[in-house]
Parts: sequence; C-alpha cells; structure tokens
Amino acid sequence: MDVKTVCLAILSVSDATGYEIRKQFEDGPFAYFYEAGYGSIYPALNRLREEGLVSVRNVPQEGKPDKKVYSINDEGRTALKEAMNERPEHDRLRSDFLVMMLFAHKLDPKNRKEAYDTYLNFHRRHLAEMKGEIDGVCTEIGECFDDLPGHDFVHGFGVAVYSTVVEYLEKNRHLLFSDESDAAAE
Amino acid sequence: MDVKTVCLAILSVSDATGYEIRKQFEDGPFAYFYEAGYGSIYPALNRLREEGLVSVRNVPQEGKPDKKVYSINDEGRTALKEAMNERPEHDRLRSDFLVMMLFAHKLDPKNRKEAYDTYLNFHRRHLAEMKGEIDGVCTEIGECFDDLPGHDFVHGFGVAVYSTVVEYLEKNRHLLFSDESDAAAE
DNA sequence: CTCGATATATATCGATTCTATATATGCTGA
DNA sequence: TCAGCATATATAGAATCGATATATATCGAG
Repeated sequence: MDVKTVCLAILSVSDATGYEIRKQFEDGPFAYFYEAGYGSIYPALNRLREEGLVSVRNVPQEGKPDKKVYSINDEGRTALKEAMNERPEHDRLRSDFLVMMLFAHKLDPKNRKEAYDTYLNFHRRHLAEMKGEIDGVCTEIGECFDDLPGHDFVHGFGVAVYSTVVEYLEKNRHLLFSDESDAAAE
Repeated sequence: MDVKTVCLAILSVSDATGYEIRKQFEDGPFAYFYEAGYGSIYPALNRLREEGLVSVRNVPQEGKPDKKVYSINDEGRTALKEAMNERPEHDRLRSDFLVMMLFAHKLDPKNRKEAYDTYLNFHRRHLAEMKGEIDGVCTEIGECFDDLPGHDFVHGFGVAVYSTVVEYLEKNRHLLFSDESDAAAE
C-alpha cells in the first residue's frame, strides 16, 4: 500500500491540504503505524490529480501561502475501494534502537543509557497521549478518524503494543545494564 | 542507521556472503525489526568495499556461481563503533494491515476476514519460531548472534510484542466482525 | 522591542531503498 | 520428469526519505 493510496484514504474522510495530511502521519492516528514526509506526500497528491482521482481548490490566505485543499471524487472512491481490497504487504519495521541494543557491547555506556532512556520516555509519552492522559496535538481532521468503525480496534492495538513495550523496557533493564551501577541514576 | 551499517554489524559477528546477509533479515534474528532486500544489500557491500571497510575473497563452487565472502577489517570495526554510537532514528513502521483495518468498512467481508486470519497466523507462527516451539530456518550464521550480550534483551522484546499482538487479535475480533455471523467459520 | 523559535504552507533535490526481475545451476519430491 | 525451491549475484526503475529552500505570522524570552 503506497503513500498515494493512504493519502486517498485520508481524503475519503475529510478534505485536506498536503500539510494537514502530513500531520496525520506525525501526530494523528496514523502516527504509530504509518509514516510519510512531504517528499512523498506532495508528489503523491500530484499524481492523484493527474489520474483524476482528486480535485484541488485554491484557498487564498492572508500572509501565508495559498492553501491547496484536495478533495476526493467518485473515481477516487472507486479506486480507493479497489486498492484497499488488495492483499496487504507484510508489516515493515525498521528499528535503529533494537539494532543498537543487539550490539550494545559496541556502545559507550553513556550512549547506551541515553538511547535507552530516550526510547523509553518517547514511548511513555506516546502511550499517555494515546490513552488521553495528556493532550496530544489534536487537529480537527484527526478527530474525524475517531468515528471510523475500525478506529477502536486500531487504537486498542496501538495501546496494547505500546504498553507492552514500556513494561518490557521497565522490567528488563538489567539484561543490558547488569554490570554497571547506574540503576538509580538520572 | 542505513543498510550499510547493519551489514557491517553482521560482518562483525561472522564473515558472510550477500546471500547469507539477506537471510539474516529474512529469517534470522533481524527478521522482526529490520528488513533489507538484495537491492539494498549488494550496493551496500560494494560501497563498504570501496571505502575499504571490508575485504572480499572469491570462493569458487561447482555448478553454482562463485561465492563472494565478505570480511570486516580493522578500519571497518572502527567505523562500525562510530556509526553505532550515533543517535538512533525513530522506529519506522509501515503496516498495511492496520491501515486496512482502520478502513475496514471499505473492505469486502471476505477480504477483511482473510487479511485478518493471514495476519494472525503469520504472527502465531513467527512467535512459535521465536519461542523455539517449532523449527525456523536456522542458519549457522544466525546462531552466532545468540552469543551477543544484547541477544536475550532483543529476543525477549520480540517475544513480548508478538505475544501481545497475537493475544490482542484473538480477543478483539468482535470489534471488526460484530455484525457478521462468521465467528465460528473456518 | 527585538530576536529566535515555532507554526503555517508548498515544494524539490539527491540519496537511499524497494520491488521485481534476470541469470545460472543443482536438488528434491510429486 | 518436471516444477518448484535453494543457492548465488546483480541491476533497472520506481518509490520513498531526509534535508532543505521559500515566505510569512505569531509568540514568548530577554
């Protein structure tokens, strides 16, 4: 499933600009299982327009550059339904952190500890945001996804996995930091 | 952390060919948190050689093409240590499955069910392999990683996360399949 | 009050990486 | 016997990533 298809899926929920779509990947409900940057999004939107699956309207703004608001059309919805029904590819994960920890013996103790704590804190914060304990960056468009029938399942999935990650990191420090007396540090 | 660095890390554990390195990403201990195909690996190995971080020896074989066995050298080990101590980038995950489930209402019921079961079974099998309950593809090189100080931590991490995924999928079917009487199917 | 940081908004360059495929051969099971 | 899989290297072309450029507004610290 390429960026083009996911952009189309987002547009099926709400009109949006490239900038707003980007935010869905950064802070929105997609943040923990799909990422894409401007370098993928803008070309994807252009191709969608070329293929006649979305339309654009220019919304002038004071001071700021014009907004280009994209809307899905009927051909777009048809194409989306088709693309969604294709076989999903395997999940693709790339974790620098886990590579580092597998080769923890190559790391300076200070770096190892810093990488560990940064990773743990990142996941703690993200988890708290997902649980609604602290405010994440809530965009109007982001909230549209809350009403999708699949939302609760996907959200619950994320909370479950992130909880496991945080718990595991909290309980298994000793596997990597056994010989050092930095348990109480920080 | 690019493919070049991870190849170097693998070579720091054992000499290997491009083909064997690929298998580490496919079946080996890297399988669940780092992926790379031939299109990344062979160019990466060439660049490592150009930079003088690895050496190659040709091992002729009957019938099959010559093996090119790569070995890390001292400069390579220095470069690896440096690269490992850089700040890790954020984990990058791309899950077609979760996108599909978020937009489950766009799917034909049959496809939805098939995607769900395929995903669940894949993770069940992978988890069983990780736990050693069934035999995965065990390469000699793969076993070298078992002795790394970080191995238990990373392996345990994988088992914990995969267990959570399998459990979640088993318990939360109803969130996506409530209105259909396919609970007992298959 | 001014300077730096952050947010809004679009866009692209160059590097990296992915998918699919080509080539060549041996082995194994239906 | 013959299809499919394993061994083994390699690349073309497409997709994607990371960093950066442009332009302006706003907001808070000094």
